[in-house]
Amino acid sequence: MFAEYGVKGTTLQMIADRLEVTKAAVYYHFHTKDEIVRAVAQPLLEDIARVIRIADALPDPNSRREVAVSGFVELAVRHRGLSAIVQNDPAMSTLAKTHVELENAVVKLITLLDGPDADVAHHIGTSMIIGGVSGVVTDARLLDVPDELLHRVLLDYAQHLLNTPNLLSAVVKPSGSV
Amino acid sequence: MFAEYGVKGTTLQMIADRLEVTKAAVYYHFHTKDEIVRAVAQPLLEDIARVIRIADALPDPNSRREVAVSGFVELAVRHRGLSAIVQNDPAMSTLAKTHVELENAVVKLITLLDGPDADVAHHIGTSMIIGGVSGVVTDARLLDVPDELLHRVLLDYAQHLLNTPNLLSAVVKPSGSV
DNA sequence: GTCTATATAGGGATAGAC
DNA sequence: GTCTATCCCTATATAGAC
Repeated sequence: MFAEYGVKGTTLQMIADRLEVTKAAVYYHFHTKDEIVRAVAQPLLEDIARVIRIADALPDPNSRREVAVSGFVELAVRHRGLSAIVQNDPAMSTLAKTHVELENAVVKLITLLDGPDADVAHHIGTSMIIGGVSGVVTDARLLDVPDELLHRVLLDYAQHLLNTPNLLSAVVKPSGSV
Repeated sequence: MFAEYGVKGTTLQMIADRLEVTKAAVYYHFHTKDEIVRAVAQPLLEDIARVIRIADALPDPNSRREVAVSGFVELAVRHRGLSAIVQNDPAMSTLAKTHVELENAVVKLITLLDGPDADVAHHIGTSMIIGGVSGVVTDARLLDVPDELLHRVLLDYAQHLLNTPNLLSAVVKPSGSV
């Protein structure tokens, strides 16, 4: 429901109705709406933390990046709709301000995706991958595309974008600057 | 403000405060909040319509697709923050249900981006481009990247994604089915 | 064209019975 | 653990004076 209507657009009444209980019943389990948002987002955040842990354990910076990309695609597909919330919903940014661990996890993941010695060109590439993958994974038209197929295609795309740094550098840097 | 806080998260009070007038003054110019949203989105929608018109005038289907992609990148960069609203804000989907011309324009643009004889593979590619471009264009980290640079890099990326249909077909179709 | 004041509805959250 | 009932606040929107 958060993915479909947005966090703000999803009222406790709607949640209660969907569960066929009253608002008060919902409030027995969660004391605030924020708690519900965090509970919903938690599995994704845990997976992000897992990917970061795995990537960080690697000695080679470039391997770290590859693992991060692969891991990101994997968790985006696994959580489908959820990715868009964390990525796009303004309520999530608000939540990130008061919950540092959330903010840190996302920043860390982005840093890994940027790779070592990242310049503006890499930032754009990373942003393209994150936005593209999030977009695909939550596209209503692609709801019935099997996870496994989506995963393979996205991984291929992402790696494809990664493996063309020349393209980026050539465009970003003035000719002659190497 | 819609881009930063979401449509639902932006109250008329916030808008009035920003304009340094009262809520009632805002209501003199716009009778409903929806009207404001539509007024804000209109320049982008007009540009979408323009791109569709230009593309539709071309005889060759593949040229239509190229123009659509190029036009999409162009308008995404020109409107920056706005793209994300139209693309991601749930309030926009709600608005699209009651305003057919909006829905139609978006569907038409997506169809052009898909290209002729589009299969699932093309749909994923289109989705990746739309999501990726929208993501880049609204990335807070990239706010100070000049429009012109962003435009060139994104166009390069998008065309790059378009020109690798073999990659997609190879993954999607079982080997041997050509 | 902008203001003050207010109507009306809905949303988050709590109290207390069962 | 769930309910009814209610509080408080905020949001959209309107009325009517200036």
